Amino acid sequence: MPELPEVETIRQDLRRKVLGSKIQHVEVMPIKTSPRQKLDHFQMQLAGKFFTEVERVGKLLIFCLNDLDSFLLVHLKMTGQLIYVHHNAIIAGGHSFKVFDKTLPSSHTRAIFTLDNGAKLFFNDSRRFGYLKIVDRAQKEGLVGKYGLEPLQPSFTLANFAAVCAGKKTNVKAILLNQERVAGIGNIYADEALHRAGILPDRSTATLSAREIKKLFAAIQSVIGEAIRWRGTTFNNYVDSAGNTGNFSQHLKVYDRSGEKCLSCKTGMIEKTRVAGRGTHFCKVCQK
DNA sequence: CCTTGTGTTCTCCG
DNA sequence: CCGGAGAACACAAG
Repeated sequence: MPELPEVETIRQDLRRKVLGSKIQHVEVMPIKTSPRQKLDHFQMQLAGKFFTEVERVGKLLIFCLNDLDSFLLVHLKMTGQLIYVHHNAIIAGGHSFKVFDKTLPSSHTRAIFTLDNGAKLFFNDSRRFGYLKIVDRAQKEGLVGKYGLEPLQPSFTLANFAAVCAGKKTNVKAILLNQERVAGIGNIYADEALHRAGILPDRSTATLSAREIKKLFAAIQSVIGEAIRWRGTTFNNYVDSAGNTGNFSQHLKVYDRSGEKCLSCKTGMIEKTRVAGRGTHFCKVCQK
């Protein structure tokens, strides 16, 4: 489940790999719901263009192209992967590549980008929730404008975060998950940030003290910063653009640890409930 | 039935 | 009756 730290890891890695590369051609695996004509149009719009920048807003990747008015959006949703394979990884004789123990393309490969340096970029997505989409500049800017505070940008200040929380009666976890308030937080980092901040996920945001808002703000910054340093969390599906798993999984304190002893207070038991429509993990001893 | 990210729809309240 | 907020639902597929 790629969230901000995972998508940012992919962005930083891919940026170094694809910048300046030309897209020779794109192969899209046909699916029932997408007519051939649409796929052909998608392929034609990309062929011959260069990657000029790789941006991210929230969990959305944006590949900028050299015509300055088309942008390739990639959303990985739950199970999407973007894997870059250098031309020398090709398996003799053909179109298959080896990435660690896996052969690409796999049954989950949805699209293959062939670059002019012989490298390939594979978009895999077992559940097919993710998407690739080409938009123009106006559409891109409209979309970006909908996102809330970016935890990695200078605009992510305590004052701005407090303003985003101000007067909201809904539970605090819903605020964290709402991309229009804070961009990029998903279920894993919402639970982890709330645990670090000592706040129960179902607390009404309006009841949070200034001190709690400050703790939550700091918790979001620290958990996201650390997760990026550890190159993300692999829960079941996530790998980076080289096919490596993330290393933050071993640092998770609450997510997917229900029934286990809390690693912070060493007395509480991690419980699991449903908050904001999502599976929610917390420690009643650490969080109030 | 479950899982999560996101877009849509519904309901409530002032 | 309108608008906004928030909750609930729908959908993707394994």
